[in-house]
Amino acid sequence: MSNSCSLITELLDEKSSSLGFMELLNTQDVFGTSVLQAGKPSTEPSIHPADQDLKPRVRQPPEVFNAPATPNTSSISSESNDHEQTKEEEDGGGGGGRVENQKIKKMLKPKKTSQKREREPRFAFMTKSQVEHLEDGYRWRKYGQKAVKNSPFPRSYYRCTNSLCNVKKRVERSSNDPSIVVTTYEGQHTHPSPHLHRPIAAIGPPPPPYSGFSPNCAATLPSPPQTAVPSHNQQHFVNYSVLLNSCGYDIGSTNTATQPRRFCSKPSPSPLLTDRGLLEDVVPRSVIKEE
DNA sequence: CGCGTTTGACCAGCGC
DNA sequence: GCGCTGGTCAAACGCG
Repeated sequence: MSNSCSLITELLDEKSSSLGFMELLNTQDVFGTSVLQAGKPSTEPSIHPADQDLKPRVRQPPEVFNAPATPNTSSISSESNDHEQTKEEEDGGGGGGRVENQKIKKMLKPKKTSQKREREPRFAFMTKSQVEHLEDGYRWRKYGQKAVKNSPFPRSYYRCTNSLCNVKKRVERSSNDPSIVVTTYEGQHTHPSPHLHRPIAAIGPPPPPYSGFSPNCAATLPSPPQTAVPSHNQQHFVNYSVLLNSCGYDIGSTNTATQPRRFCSKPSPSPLLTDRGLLEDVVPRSVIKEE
């Protein structure tokens, strides 16, 4: 329904701006969505209120936010470039007695407080959706929730369920516009999307590269650029999300990966979805037939 | 039983 | 130094 999502992301490090992502932006331009320029000062007034939660913590310059294009398809993104040196290093073998273990470790091995906690590149998306946790093809496990200052809505913290993947994401609603969900991804997946192991990936022609991104897909990409994950896979899923989205279904929930999915009972009359081929491209035919 | 969520506590960084 | 806030941990709990 109100799921007009959009993505805008930017790469703060202009030099490292990956083509794919920039192309994404360009693609958006194609369908009327203004492309936000990277590097805009975060003081941009048009930034959605939700950014307030993102902005304040601008500890490092790299964090920049874009102004939303439209109220409906606004999105932002941010990124901090440096690679994080998380506490992962305390591999030691975290067995039981974690609390004590941690304390002991901290005492014995004080954190490198000297160096600021560096983070993975972050990408924020503002999505107009009724569901907070947008399906993006990966499985997430919620590991925390915090009340957000100046916002009645809590912020949820998710982590990729893949133990080898350190991608995280935060999900929160805009305090001013509850219909807008701000999703911030941090890090990059080091594995393919679980969904893509399903037959779905084998259906339809191979998806085009980023450059050939389907217009009606580019507007919704609740996932940051992938490095290890084949981009076409991501796109594939994006299509999927868009379709569901356009069909008027929630495009995801916390457990969408494990919960039964719903599909359009009938091919949506939506102009964006008249292309049945595209639908088949991302939705298993068997599923479609079922309906 | 395995997996995911909830929730309170804890910690680190930042601003005053 | 202190308080605030964001971020994370992990035990408890719920669900299929």
